[in-house]
Amino acid sequence: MAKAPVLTPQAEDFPRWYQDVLNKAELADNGPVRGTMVIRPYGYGLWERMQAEMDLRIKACGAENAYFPLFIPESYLTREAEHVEGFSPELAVVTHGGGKELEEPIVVRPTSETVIGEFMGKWVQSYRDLPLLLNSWNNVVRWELRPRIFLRTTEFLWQEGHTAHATREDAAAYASRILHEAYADFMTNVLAIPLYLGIKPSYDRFAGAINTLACEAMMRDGKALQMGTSHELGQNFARAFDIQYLDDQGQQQLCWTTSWGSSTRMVGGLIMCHGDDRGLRVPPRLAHIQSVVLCIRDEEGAGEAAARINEELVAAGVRSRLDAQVATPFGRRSTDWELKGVPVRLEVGPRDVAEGQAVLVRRDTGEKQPVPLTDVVATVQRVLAELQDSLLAEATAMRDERTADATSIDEVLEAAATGFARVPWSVVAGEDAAAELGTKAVTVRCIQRADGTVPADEGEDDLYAICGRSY
RNA sequence: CGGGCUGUGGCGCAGCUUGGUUAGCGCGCUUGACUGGGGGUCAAGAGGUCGGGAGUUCAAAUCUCCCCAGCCCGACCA
Repeated sequence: MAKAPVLTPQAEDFPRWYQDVLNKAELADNGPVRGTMVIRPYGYGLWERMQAEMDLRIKACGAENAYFPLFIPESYLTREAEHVEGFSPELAVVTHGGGKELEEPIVVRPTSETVIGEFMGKWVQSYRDLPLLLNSWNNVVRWELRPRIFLRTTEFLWQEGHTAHATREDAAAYASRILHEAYADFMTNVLAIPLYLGIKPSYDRFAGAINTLACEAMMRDGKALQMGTSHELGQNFARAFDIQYLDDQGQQQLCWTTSWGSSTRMVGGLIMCHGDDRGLRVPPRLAHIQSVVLCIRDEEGAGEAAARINEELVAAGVRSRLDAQVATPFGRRSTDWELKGVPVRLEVGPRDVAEGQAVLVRRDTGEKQPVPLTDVVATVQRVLAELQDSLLAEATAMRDERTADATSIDEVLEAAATGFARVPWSVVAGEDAAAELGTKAVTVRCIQRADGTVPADEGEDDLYAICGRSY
């Protein structure tokens, strides 16, 4: 019985391969409107876990969840000049409501700085109200020219955080705290995706920001994906929305605000970073199904043994599921679970029951090992922990191997053809250099210090730019 | 908006260059039997305005013209 090749994640086929994983692993379909997306239950399970883990970290940073409207008066957007300019080409605008043309068009939020700014202005009166730390899980619409499922959909699901602070230093520290303690921690330790952290070049900031911090990850084809951003908005939005406070000297002061976001794009990043030619590989800490107990045939006590093993795993806190669909051939079921990336599979058949064991299969390596029935729970827990670490180690090794040091624009272009280039910032600073890199679709992904930490601004000495092609 | 490409059963494709009986293949689907430790096997079936329109011809999936839709690359971007 020959095994058919399932997927081939080679560079030139990468978009196709990505789409195949999405389809075959039952993650998402394209929506009815171009650029929209339907997330299937399995894909949503992954997203829910991402949301839960991210939400924990955001709350640990002190922010609280709130809810704001989908509709924004067009006039709000126009209050911050750079913000409108940046977003107006991609707005969806509602011109009619209740069967009548509206006096003022309403935009569907592309992001919520403006509405939230409006309410922060009402809520903040005194220095005692600061910092005001808000987060919102919602969906936003940006009419992008080239949508791509999970990575850049017209409508997308994300969290956006918005905070107001008394001083520039507080705001900057908080934007950085979110980048490190929420985003980088989650992406590195849960998604097992290693990151380059840094600031964006000034010409590539969020519309209306005075500084943009970013997490950049490398996908298996060597291209970059921006996994999350955190912005210092200075006093731009505070001025536009009158977010002021009375300080302890009785003086009116303008607040300093931040905003930060991460989206369902992370699901795309997960696929493109950890996927292999058998489908998705989900890191155990993320997986909503960490192990599946696959009953091969319901004979000679195998069905009962499989159910019992599953119960033991669940009781021990493992997110485990029983697959007793014995009417479906074994090969089909094992392949399906592999496509979906379930980290550990336990095969239980009559032969195993006779020998008092189960066969444990690791998704990352495909390695199979017999495990005594008495030892299943402990072994699964150990393997899950190992697998989490080895996915991160593998992704980190790939990224490092494909990140080359460069000293000139030519060297950057050469390195970026297959991965990233790390080059002194002075070599690629400025828009002229950016234009030259752009001829080969290469961009500065982020700017960091020599030791990889995040600089305060691009004027510091001894900075390096991470350059690459991106999604 | 530029540059390329593709439209053929539910899905993926071949056939088109060089027009020729009844348009094929894989997957999926239906029924039955056998199976079952890696997308099983065998048998029997269902399923098609060949994107649309016009033209050339004895004859068009195939050639010509027009239209429509979608995809990819670039510009925009979480």
